[in-house]
Amino acid sequence: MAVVTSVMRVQQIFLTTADRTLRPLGLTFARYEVLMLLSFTRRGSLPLRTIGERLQVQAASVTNAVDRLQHDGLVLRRPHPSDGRGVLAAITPAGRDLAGEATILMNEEVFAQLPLGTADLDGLFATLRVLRQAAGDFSLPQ
Amino acid sequence: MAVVTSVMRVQQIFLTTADRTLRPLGLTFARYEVLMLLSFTRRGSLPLRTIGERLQVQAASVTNAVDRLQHDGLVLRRPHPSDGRGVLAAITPAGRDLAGEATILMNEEVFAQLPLGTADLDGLFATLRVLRQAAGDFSLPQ
DNA sequence: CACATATCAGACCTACTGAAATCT
DNA sequence: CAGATTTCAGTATGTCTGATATGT
Repeated sequence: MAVVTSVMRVQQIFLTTADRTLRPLGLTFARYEVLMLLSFTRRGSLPLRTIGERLQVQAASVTNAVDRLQHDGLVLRRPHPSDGRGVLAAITPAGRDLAGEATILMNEEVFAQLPLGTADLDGLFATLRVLRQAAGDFSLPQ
Repeated sequence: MAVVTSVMRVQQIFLTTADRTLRPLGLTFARYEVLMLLSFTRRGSLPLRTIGERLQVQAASVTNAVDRLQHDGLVLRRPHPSDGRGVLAAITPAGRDLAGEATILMNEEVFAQLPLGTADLDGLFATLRVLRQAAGDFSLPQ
């Protein structure tokens, strides 16, 4: 139980600092994640369904996040080239610029502030990876 | 960055299973935490302000959680004995019963399902503890 | 008077559900 | 027709801010 509540508390800490860091850019952590996910893909676009799978959120939440990103000119919706049901979210140049700015800020204010050495960070990541895999989260990096 | 997103994802997994487990009892994880915090204290009561400190949430969130718990007869509000500004939340017998039921369920469906050995759990807790302390979370068990 | 505690209102974000529309 | 994808509406939760009332 202590482990579960610890994860909850640390997430609270991360989310609070991340949202505070991203607020001046008009982003939330959820939308930052969508932007980063798109910027990492070869084409800069993904079907909404895939975004939901990778970030483990509901389809309705993806619709909402993409709505806001599109409203701010950071992504565009495009028809799926081969599946008439699908919709692609494609990152725009403005989206790439903002994602870059956001990552610089996040590095400075969040990632670089972690009071852990490389070994601890690696160990933490490895242990959390086991939990993610057991829960069917297949969007694991590496 | 991978560590931060991993913590976020694992918290999502925990919160989803915890809320699903607690739903039949009419609880959310946030309210379960308040109930457990009260049940662990000697007197079964704490000032709202202390609850906010321990769980690292805003005063307004505590007011909200206690409102709902009180509506369901799980806690009572009482005047603070020595500080006229303060309000105590006190757990009721019904609250203790429900907290007990909830903990049995949580043990079965959440805590016992963690696919990690004791050593990994201890290591994870210790590492997260460093992060919590650095963020000024002084409600650490032990 | 400055400060602490609690409440309240309003805005915002995300989750979840079920229903509808479109397409395979 | 069954199933997949997306959207939408409605409900619920929790967060944050700022304002307010009360008490130290």
